[in-house]
Amino acid sequence: MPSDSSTGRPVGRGAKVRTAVHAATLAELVDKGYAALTVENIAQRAGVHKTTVYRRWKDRESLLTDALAEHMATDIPVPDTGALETDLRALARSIVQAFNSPAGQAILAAMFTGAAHLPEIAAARRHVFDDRLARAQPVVTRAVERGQLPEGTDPAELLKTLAAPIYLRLLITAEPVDEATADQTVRVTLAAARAGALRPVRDDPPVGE
Amino acid sequence: MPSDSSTGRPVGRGAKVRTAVHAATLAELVDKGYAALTVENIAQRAGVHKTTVYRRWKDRESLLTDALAEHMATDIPVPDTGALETDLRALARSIVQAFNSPAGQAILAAMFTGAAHLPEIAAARRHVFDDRLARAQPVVTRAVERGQLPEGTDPAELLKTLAAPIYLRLLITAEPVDEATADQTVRVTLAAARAGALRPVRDDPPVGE
Amino acid sequence: MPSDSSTGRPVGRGAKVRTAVHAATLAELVDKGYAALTVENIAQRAGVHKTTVYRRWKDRESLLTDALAEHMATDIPVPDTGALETDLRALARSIVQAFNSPAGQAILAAMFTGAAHLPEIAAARRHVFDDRLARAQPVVTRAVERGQLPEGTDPAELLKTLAAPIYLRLLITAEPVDEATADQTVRVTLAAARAGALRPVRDDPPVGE
Amino acid sequence: MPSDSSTGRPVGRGAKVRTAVHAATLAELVDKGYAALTVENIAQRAGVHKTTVYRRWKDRESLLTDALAEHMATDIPVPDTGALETDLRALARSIVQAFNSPAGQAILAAMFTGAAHLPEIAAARRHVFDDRLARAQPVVTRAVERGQLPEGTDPAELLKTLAAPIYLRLLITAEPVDEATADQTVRVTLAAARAGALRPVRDDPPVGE
DNA sequence: GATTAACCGAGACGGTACGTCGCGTCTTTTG
DNA sequence: CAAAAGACGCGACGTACCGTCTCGGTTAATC
Repeated sequence: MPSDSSTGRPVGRGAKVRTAVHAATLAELVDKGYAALTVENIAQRAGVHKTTVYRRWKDRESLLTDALAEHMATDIPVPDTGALETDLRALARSIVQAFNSPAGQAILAAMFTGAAHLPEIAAARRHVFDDRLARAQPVVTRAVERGQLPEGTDPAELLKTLAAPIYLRLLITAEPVDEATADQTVRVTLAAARAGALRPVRDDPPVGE
Repeated sequence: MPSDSSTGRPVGRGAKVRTAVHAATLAELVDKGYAALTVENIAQRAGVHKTTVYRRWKDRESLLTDALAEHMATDIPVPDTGALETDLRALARSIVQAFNSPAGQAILAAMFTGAAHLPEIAAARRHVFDDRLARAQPVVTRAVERGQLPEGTDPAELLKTLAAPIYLRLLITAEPVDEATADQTVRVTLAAARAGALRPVRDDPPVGE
Repeated sequence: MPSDSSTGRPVGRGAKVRTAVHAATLAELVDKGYAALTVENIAQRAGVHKTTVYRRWKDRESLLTDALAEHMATDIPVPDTGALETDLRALARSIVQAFNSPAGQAILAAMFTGAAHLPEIAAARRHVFDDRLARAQPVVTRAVERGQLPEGTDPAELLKTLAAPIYLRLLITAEPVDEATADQTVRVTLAAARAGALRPVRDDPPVGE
Repeated sequence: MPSDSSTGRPVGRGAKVRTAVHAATLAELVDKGYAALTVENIAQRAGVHKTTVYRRWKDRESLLTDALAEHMATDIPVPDTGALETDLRALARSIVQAFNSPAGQAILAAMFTGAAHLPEIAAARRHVFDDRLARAQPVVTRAVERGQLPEGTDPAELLKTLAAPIYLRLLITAEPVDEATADQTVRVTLAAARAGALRPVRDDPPVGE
């Protein structure tokens, strides 16, 4: 007796189709890249007819957005090791790992380059990023409470400082990123934070002091 | 005696077409965005026939790549104020300014999102970035020589640390960037550099030396 | 249960399109001539989109071939009046009539001049001619049986002799052809046949035997 | 139409170009066929630039027409053996021979099918045919004078009757034509002529009586 | 257990843009 | 001055993929 866990009503095969098409979408994305993404190909790969896809998704873009959103919805646990440095290392490495698999590469390419021009993709991108940012903030606030960071350190600012160099390499310089990259950005971030450079900007706090 | 360095022969009109089409390409990009970029529209805007465009550029992509490359080839002077902090501020602000005009926005979108999947665009992106990086390195090396930064500070690493948060905001969080953003990233970078966090990573260099 | 003999499945609309495009093709041919035959125009005239035409026919040429073949497939009844002369007259006149309407002129031009360089058109041309030839042969064989023609008269040869002067005028001298022309070629053919000139060529059959 | 062998003035290389292009045109016609006839190809084959061709000929069509006309201008001698039958045989065979070489085939195709839709080609075709017809008429008139043919036999009619079956085979049935074909059409024509079937049509001269 | 409504497979279609080919014109440079 | 060289406007070609639209035929929940 097929049934959908959420609505419970007359679903049945609907969920199966949805899953299959999502999977096929990501698979095609990984295999052939964003540019060669075709509704017809996706449908065929999912063992489904093109019209069926259009019955459920308005657009190729909607489909892609949906598939990526579903994929990104996996929870990444926020570390809590007690020590700021190891927490940050864990965070930085989780970013690196997320994009180091072939699939991760393809998704990166799709979300940040290929389909980036789509408003929904942009929104999803921002949303995912903001969400992770919000969930990781305790790592910083705990450290402040522990006295490991200066009072007033801005958690969001710190976490962006942490993540920024990794994304720079992923999206622009196309250098390989690995754990050493992650560790290096931790060093920088920690140094800056400890020096109080990540407190909200006040009017000209003299730096060399 | 007009002469074209590439083809060598009968220029004059050829160069004019090239310029007009480049301008039209960027104009269309700014007006309508990457997704709505059409060879026919570009040609029409340039007062030129479609086939003429195809005579000079293999592809819509080639054309775009070429136009963007040409556009990015403008030399941005490397500051040399004598003080590291003001130099870095100038550098950071130049990035911010480059992408804060409507045109800059469009070009950013094209280079980093819309057309990012094209190998040539990716290459151009890397090339432009690397080039600026290389030309800005003296800012850092001079500072090291002046004793304003620790011996062994890695110029490229420092400059990436400087640029990364700006690009993060431009490409991912879509926060507005302004001069305050630029100044903030300077603060962070300086703090990290002064703390020695931007020297090449060695295996745990013993402190007492 | 509508069904198409060729594709077999979901016809109805398909057949309508096919008919409309065929008609439009011939109409354009008649109106503007072979040289000005455009797929886009044909499609528009048929109330159909260009791509739809290309979905069913590989080529402009395939379309034309097909349309002409369909058009020529109309059965022309073979006369059987009992008298050879009237039979031949009917045959000759049917050729004349077939090409004396404006439409006939256009089709003639297309089949024998404009599109004649296409192998399929050539084949169709031959096929149509051969077919008519074959179906008309009884006219001759009956006459032989009746004793109205010498034993051994070659039907194909006779019919070609009948048709040839008409086609010569249609295709080369561009003289007008009318019923008088038809009647004249009948006279010639009959005279030759009765004189035994349309028996297979043997090596000099001695007369007195 | 800058200069002509008739005006004789500042010709020089002009004539050479004209010849070379004519030759190249026919060569291309023979090699690749009418459909693949390109001004650029012809020019290249003639060792001449495209614009030079257009300087001398208005059109691709003009060029082709001109080249064919020049080619067809070769005088074919009208036979005069004293006997009608041998004269006709010679005439018929000369037609067969003219189109039995590969070059003849190509020219046939161009004049009668490929380019037949061009008014000038059509005119040239008619002209050439009429010209030959006119020049061959003495063969018939002499025979009438000699009493070898009935008084009043129409020379043009007779000669068309002679030629028609050959052209039918060349242009429609695509049967091979050879000397036997020529001889056969002579037999038919002679038989008809001797039976008086090639006198101008009067009102119903009873045939078989 | 039959009915019926939702969904799916199949495939043609209108439509937009692509990139290509050949024509005939024009301008500039060379001999 | 004519020819070489080559870009250009132009019109049509044939292709790819988009998203839409019937049609039948299943399938599964409801009466």
